[in-house]
Amino acid sequence: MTSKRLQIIEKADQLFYQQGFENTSFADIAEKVKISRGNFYHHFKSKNEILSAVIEHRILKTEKMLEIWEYDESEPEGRIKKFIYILVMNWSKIKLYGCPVGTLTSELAKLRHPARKEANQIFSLFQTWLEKQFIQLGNNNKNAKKHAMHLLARSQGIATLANAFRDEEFINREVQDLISWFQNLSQS
Amino acid sequence: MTSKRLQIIEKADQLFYQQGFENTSFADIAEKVKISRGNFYHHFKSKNEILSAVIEHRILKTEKMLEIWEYDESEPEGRIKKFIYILVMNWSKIKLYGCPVGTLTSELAKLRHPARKEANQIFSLFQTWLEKQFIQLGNNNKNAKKHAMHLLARSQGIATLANAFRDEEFINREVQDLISWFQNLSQS
DNA sequence: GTCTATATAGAGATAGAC
DNA sequence: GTCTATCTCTATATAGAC
Repeated sequence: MTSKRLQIIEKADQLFYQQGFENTSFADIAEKVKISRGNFYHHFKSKNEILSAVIEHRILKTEKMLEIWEYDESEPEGRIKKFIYILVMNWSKIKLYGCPVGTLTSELAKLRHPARKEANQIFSLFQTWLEKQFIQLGNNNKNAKKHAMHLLARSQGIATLANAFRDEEFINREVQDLISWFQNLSQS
Repeated sequence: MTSKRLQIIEKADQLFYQQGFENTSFADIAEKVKISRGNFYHHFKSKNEILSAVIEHRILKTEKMLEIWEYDESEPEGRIKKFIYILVMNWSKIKLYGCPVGTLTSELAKLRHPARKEANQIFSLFQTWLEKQFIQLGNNNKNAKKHAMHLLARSQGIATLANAFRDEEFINREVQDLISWFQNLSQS
């Protein structure tokens, strides 16, 4: 992978998140990467190919991040809390653009875009990883999946409302509430 | 308001929900309403005017629906449960297109669209209405708002994940969980 | 590998006949 | 009030020179 190709992917990734996939044109990306529109097609055959590359790139970034979380936190408690706190860590971006995973999958679902299944894989990555942590906490497979899905859903909802209302107090309160939920789970 | 104008609004409303605002063209709407593209501009000056009309229409529909809920259910308990159960009632649409409120506000936020504030009003309608119900249940203003926002966020998250995973068992389980949360609230 | 020039399609929007 | 014809702009995509 040449450096130019990676630059295109990273700028496209950012723009798809900030402006939406459909709303982002080659001209937008070209301007950021400082190449001409025509030169694009040397690297990618179509806009959909860029989207696929962006999704693949997000999958790889997510896998790496989850690995680092496992490395940084030796216990599943700390790992799950790290997940919960991304809402607070990424507050400034979330209030402007929502959750990168949720908003992309929603957009691609409406477009009935062929890449929507790839995009859903990012959700599945988080789900599987959280599930694993809940299993390590002593839950059986079924409950672990249930808790993972619940936590994902709560995070998505918080991100959507944080984006609409831009209320920082709300996000902090909901994150605390999630932490309480999680600690009550562990005790029972 | 002529019948044609209302027809345009209702078909546009439906298409914006199913395909997204930006992804829906005049040609798409014209085909559904069975008028020519040119004839549009007799009724609306621009696409943004259609969007504004659609949002206004959604606001009116929502207000009516909330009034009916208040009429049908004499107690706030039943009204809040009615809100929770829309997830189940609208399951077949939600799995395909997500929540009409959340997905529109997310899209308009990314587009930095001038109408995004109007769209957020639909969220506010639900929030204010839920808040009122929680106050009637004996909560103070602050807690009522907190519970209303929490409930909205939970619903949004459930809709987003239902759309991505299309898992009916998940949505039923989460709705039951919301009902339990609500009943525990009332008891305390 | 990068560029300019261009093809092609579709969008929103306008003009004017009926 | 509805139509056809058309304008203009912008998007994706291609061709071919350097």
